[in-house]
Amino acid sequence: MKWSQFFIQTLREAPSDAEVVSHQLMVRAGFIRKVAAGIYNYLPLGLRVLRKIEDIIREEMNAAGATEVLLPIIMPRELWDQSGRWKVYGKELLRLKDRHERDYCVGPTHEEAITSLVAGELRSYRQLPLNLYQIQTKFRDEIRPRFGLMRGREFIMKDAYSFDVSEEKAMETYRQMEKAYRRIFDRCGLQYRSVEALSGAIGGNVSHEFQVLASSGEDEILSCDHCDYAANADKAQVRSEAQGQKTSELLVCEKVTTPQKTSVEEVAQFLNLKPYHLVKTLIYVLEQDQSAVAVLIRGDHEVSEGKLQSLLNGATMQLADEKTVQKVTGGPCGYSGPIGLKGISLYADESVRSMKNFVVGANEAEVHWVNANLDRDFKVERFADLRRVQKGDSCPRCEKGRYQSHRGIEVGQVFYLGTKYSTPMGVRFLDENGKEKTAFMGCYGIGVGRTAAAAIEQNHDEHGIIWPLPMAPFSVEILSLHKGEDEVLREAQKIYEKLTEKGIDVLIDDRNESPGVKFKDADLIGIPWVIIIGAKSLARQEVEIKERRTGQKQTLSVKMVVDKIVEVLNA
RNA sequence: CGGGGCGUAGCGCAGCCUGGUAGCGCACUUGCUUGGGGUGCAAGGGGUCGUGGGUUCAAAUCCCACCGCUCCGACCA
Repeated sequence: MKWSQFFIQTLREAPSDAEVVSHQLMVRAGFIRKVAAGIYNYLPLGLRVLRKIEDIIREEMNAAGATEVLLPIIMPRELWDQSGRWKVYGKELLRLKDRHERDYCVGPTHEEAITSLVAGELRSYRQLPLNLYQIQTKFRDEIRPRFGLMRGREFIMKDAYSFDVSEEKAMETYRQMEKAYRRIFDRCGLQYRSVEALSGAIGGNVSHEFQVLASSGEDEILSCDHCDYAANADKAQVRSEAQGQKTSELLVCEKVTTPQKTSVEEVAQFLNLKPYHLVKTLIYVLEQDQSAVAVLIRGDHEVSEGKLQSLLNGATMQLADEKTVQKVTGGPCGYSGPIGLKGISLYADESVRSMKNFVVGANEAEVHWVNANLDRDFKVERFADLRRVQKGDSCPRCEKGRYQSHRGIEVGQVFYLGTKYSTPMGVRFLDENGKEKTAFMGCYGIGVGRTAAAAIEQNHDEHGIIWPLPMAPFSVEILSLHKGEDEVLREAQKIYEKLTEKGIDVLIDDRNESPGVKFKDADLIGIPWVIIIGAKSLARQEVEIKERRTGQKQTLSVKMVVDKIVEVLNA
């Protein structure tokens, strides 16, 4: 490709709204341009990167036995009513009406569409296993889109959906997909970790995320420093350590005045106790029907909203505001407690189960109960692991390990779904005994644009992007340092043609620009290998090749350069 | 949703406080110049000053409303 024909617009300065390097560099180097918050144009260079990533994904998905389809962007409400997610999904689901006032949504994910398609066609176990995928534009109306392609509203995603005859077979497929994902990200040349994860609004109970390690990552991932357990901080399991019981005897529960003491710290200090003698009561409001739930957790712990979401079957929720707290508990913020709470579900973290004689709010201003006890004073509807683990906490899987914290960019996630969608949407078939069965599903996503962004976060320097070869828009850039129509340009074009004939993606900078401009732009757009052709060296029948990543240059004879490039690209 | 900031040429910004009809750098056009790390010089083109309303002889500038963008926060009771 000739630069002069390719529509590459580079910028000296990054737009002021670009915060993270991948965003700044993608804009500066002319890969993307913003259209609206979280919505971008992909320019030719950007598109080529997306296509490279997509090609790798296609090859590995096909190799793993999946088949490509293309599902609609816009879907009718009925589809989402069948799965129940029209109500559950929340504001991220962009809803719209057609001219007949019928409800539609823009697909944030396609379980409904695929399940409905397969439900209509599946008759026999002979048609299984089935694994269908697509690479499609999705839309999620994020609260706060930012970081360019890393958290856009419109984005390109590869999503795959598998159907199997049994849970065992489905788990086999799941593991196979997990392997395919490893191959994909290995091939992309990224440093990543596969970590255990929650399934959020998608549902299901087994899930792994593929996290590209980068300090700018939005997710916290915790890994054991001793064994190979690693998980998203939202999901990371807890090793229970009972503490805080001075005595097992149940003491008399009584009210105490705690003037102006609303935080755990303040109350603990005031009562001369440790934070772990307290139990916090958090009121959450479900987005779907605005109903409230109360969550109990030990004073020194924090709630994992991800774990809570799993407990609530994927429903999205938010911490209640002051007004709601007042309405639900009868008392102001800071004094909520489980005793006497009526009309709402009461959940508690496992660590509360073993606590005795603890402190809780009394649902009235400036009053707490001391020596509160489970069952005697109030009843918990359900105990669950609801605590957010922190760096330094003990690993639940091995004896010695402690959690280390890293930042990660989630580029892919695999889910085992079971029959969550196949049951309500009627994905059934007859087994070899003629008995009707429901298919077991899995689903598997990869953010294509986000993978590109993550690659830049991990591979750049002060001059620009350093693309890993497999996803680079071009493998080689030829810098022709010519003046006008001279011998340098002609020689550069010859080399360009030879490389192109060999099927190599080559970009030739044939502009009438000064050398400095070309060097700067080459570093910015980050093509892995650069061939530099100038008048002086050409007079000696020599050219230079330079590796973007290391900056190392070597001088070669004009005759050898094509072979050398082929060699380094295959290395 | 709450709070802050911003909205002036394609991009980055100044001008606003103290009203008098818009400027700088980059980019772009033309000419010359230069030619291995964003060459230099000169001459140009380009702006409903986010939108609407108000105050005023006069508004980018002051006031009000709205819209958009952006950052932070989103409550641990």
